[in-house]
Amino acid sequence: MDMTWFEQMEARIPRGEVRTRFAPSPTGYMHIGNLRTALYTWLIARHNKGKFLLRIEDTDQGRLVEGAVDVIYRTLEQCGLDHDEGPDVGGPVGPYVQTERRPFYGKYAELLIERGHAYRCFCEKTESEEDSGEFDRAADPCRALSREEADRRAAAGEPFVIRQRIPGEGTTTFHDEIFGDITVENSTLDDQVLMKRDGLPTYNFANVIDDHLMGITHVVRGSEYLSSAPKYNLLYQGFGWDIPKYVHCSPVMRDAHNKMSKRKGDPSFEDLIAQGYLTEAVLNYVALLGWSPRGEQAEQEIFSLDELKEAFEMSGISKSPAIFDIEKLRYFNSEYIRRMSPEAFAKVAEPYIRQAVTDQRYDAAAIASLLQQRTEVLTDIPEKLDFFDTLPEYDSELFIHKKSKSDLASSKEMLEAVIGRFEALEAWDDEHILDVMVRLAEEKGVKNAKVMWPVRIAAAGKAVTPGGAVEICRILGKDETLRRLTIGLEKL
RNA sequence: GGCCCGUUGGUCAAGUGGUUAAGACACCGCCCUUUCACGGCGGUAACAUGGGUUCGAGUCCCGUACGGGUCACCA
Repeated sequence: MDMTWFEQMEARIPRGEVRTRFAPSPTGYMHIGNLRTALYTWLIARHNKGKFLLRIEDTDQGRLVEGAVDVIYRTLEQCGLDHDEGPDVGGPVGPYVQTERRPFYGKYAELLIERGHAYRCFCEKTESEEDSGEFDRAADPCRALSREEADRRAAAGEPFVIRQRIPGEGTTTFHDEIFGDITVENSTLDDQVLMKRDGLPTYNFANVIDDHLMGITHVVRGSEYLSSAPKYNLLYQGFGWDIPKYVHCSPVMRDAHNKMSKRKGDPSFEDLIAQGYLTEAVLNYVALLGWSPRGEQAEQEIFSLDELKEAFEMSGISKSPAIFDIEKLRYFNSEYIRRMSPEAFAKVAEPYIRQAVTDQRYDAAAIASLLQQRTEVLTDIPEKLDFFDTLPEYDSELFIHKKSKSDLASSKEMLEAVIGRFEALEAWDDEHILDVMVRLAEEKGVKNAKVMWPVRIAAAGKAVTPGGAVEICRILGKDETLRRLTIGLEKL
């Protein structure tokens, strides 16, 4: 029972399994880039039958957003990215909220000082070394201070930060799963601050401590951290800890020069959902933005989350940035819509249908079945259906259509005939409605289109409709159809 | 500016020394058709650039250009 505190911390760490973590800052929404990182991180864990943890990085107290953590929970759940450990579900290496881990960091910083890999620096905040272009590490007098001297000044209450002591010479090499081995001169690395004057750790330090103490085996993050990776390595080495595998992902771009950015009006995940995209489609598209399957599946594009879990290899992650293409997302979305069961589609489409079709006589499920093959994004639905509630004003010009060989005279003739036969019709279903028109065409010796074109125009009052004359008449019902055909006839 | 990284059609991308350089989106054309779609068929379009190495280079090496990242007591 005389384990040191450090030994106890080590003893909690699970070994022998892949462990990854998603560590977002609660900003109140989910960036597409973040979502992709979360997805890749989750996939690495699941592909390797490992654990996926959620850690909240909330050290930026100034920017606390109400309910922001809930957005993270909700989004992950909605996407099916379940976590094994986290603030809400607990786990062996908690706490999982960074502000609650505050006491840990100072102890490890002290440990690092003892080992000679860090030192106290009493200098005032460095203001403008960017002018010099190159900082001069040797110029920092605190780096050369003796331990005794530094301890004495600290004890005397002099404020200080703790800096990492980077070796003056030599090189540091680290390995990244995507980029391979990268070597840098130690002389190009700065003695970065580990503990701030206020006693809080910097992000870079907290990450190393937390990732180690949580047993993270694969550190997945954006490529903006690539250049600080050597310093991370030196830190791990300074502690004598195993170095995790690094997986640096290139950013998701809005164009060739800029990252996706909420500020510049690019959509977040929840924006896309609000714009009528399906969660699964977004996830599928985002997975392929910067990753591609190898071998057998090199040509597969549609992946369920389970299939991704199976197919996901880190080696397929791309080194270069990828531009987010909303057109291709639309394609994925339409593909997912078409693959849904009619019932499932009717369910997601109904709210959008009812935005345009408030008349309850018209069956939403019937309308949905017309829509399913021609909808790319759910928000496109209402405008396609505007003619149901009220017949639009339209010009008789609409009856003229070359391909159907329709003109004003023929339309008049067809409508007159159809109205009479529809009135006599007992059953009002596709079969009978179609039969009337096909037979009429036969009798007149004309193509079906010549009959159907004016019927559809009169029924809908617009040239482009979801579904043809038969379906539209059926859904409108006999009375309404006859009323509209009569109005059409009066225009001729 | 120093350091690091990247560069295959408009976009996502396959490709790991020998291919007619895949596939998808978008675009164009044709077919199908009761409009629009769906679907089918076909088409336009790419290895940033200059040098090497090699019998042979998109693939390996060096330079150049262009782009990105980083150089905070922010994350």
